[in-house]
Amino acid sequence: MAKVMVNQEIAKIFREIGKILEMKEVAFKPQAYYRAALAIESLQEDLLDLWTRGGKKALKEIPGIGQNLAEKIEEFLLTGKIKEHQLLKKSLPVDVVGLTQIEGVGPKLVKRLYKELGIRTLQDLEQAAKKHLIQKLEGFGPKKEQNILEGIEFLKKSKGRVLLGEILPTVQNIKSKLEKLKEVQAIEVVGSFRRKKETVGDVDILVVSSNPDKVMDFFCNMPGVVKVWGRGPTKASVHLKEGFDMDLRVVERESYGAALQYFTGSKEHNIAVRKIAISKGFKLNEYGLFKGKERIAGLTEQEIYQALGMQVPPPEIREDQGEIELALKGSLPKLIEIGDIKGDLHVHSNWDGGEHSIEELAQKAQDLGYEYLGISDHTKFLKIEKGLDEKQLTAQSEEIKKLNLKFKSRNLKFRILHGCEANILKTGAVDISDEALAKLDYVIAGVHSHMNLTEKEMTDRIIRAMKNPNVDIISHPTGRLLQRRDPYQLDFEKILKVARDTGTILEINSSPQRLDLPDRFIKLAKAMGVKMIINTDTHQLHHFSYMELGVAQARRGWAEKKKTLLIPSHF
DNA sequence: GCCGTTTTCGGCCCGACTGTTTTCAGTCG
Repeated sequence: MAKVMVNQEIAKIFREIGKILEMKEVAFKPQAYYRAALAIESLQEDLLDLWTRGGKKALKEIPGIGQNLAEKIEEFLLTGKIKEHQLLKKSLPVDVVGLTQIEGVGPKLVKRLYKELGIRTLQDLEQAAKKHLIQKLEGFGPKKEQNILEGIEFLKKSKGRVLLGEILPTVQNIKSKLEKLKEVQAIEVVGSFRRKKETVGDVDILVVSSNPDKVMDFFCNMPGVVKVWGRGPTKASVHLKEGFDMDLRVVERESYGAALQYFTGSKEHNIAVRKIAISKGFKLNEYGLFKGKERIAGLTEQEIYQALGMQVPPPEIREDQGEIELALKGSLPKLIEIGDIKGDLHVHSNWDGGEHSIEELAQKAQDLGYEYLGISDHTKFLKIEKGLDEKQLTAQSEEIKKLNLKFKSRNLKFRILHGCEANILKTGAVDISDEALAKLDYVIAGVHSHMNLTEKEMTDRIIRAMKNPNVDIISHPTGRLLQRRDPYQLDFEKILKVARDTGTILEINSSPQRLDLPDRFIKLAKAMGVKMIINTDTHQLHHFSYMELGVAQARRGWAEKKKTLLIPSHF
């Protein structure tokens, strides 16, 4: 992980340079810097490695990096800084990245605030706004000042993004309410929500309506709306009590597909698609695909991509990370779907202090149409979770046997598998005897302690666990907790190589706070032929529904049912 | 600053909304 940090640092600097250049009203360069920052962030390889291997020439192979930026990267790798960046910062010593996080504040505004009021930081701005200094500036007014204050509050409270899993129920609820209005002919949630990113900035809803005004009224007055940011004839924007923003857009029927395509994004995907449109003599916007003034597609997404000679990429992979080229060739992968899932192997019962009996969990699994359920309670090291020892595992095994006999006598095509989630101790040993593990149907092992080891220690620790012949699956492999904890320091490529060689399966943990593996690691694992499995880590019955998030996560990592994922069935 | 089956120069995605104006710049997605 430490390795990738260099890439993030350089990306951050490029982004800041872009912002400062925007403040200076330099044309086009900012976009070039932003594009380079994005490319560097999504790079699989460490820039230092790349440069060591191939020098500036290799750096220039990265799309968006030319002579000039390659030199700047080289300068950073050699000296730890970029001179031009420091000069720019000196000329405008302002926290432009922080300030522009506020809704409605961009680089131009930051520049004026600095020149006229000496504002450099978020704190400066908050104080100035509270003293009503902002509204006295020419071209500003009380509303702008109020919006800035509210924007700062929101920023403090939410840190910008919310977890997909946390807002999912609210969004689905609002969607179904809107759907029921007779004025609504079509509706879809778009943006990063439709692409199923693990965190979402704000939620965009798209609607076709016979009476936009009525729908806007309903939307802006829904219970749960605490602030209306703005409302026009085709767009309204509100802040919800759950702590995130929601935008509603109304479009004409004949533009619905174009709007779907446009507002689903990502921005990078759209830019690439629009360039294809231009190269074929079309113009693409949110209203349709046009040849001159004639609209030749727009009713459906399918129609638009088809007119461009492309397959429709699933929303989850619209990131301009290779899907464009494959869609043009007609060879997009067939991604895993929720219907492919036959069971769940990471589920905790009341044996380790969870909420539900094995029988209750089995019933729920059958209701979901699963063919199997794996019980994987914690083992003894995790005393706080009432981890099971060898003796308790044997007793649990008896109970599971009884239940399975019952299912068999009823001719059910369903079976409980007996596993556990053992702890990988600091040394890499697991906390329960090999004899006990060998008796189980399968074994998950995971790190639940000593998370701050060095990269080498942590990598060696997990590798040792993977080499244990009883260990089948590694749970939540990077250990990240979204918005709370960074991944462990890990040499992940090394982990992947050992996983491939030992046949160890890596878990895609569906828990909303984890979604671990991250998408780019899923893609990497797929490329290396490492097996993965999607589990929910269920502790309560409703957690089973997290499978939807796990599948979405897998799809964003391009996982296919065949080749990449382990989907056991018919035991 | 990048990039090239129109180009090594001259383009670079494009439209809506807000706040303040009274025709528009800035911001956003």
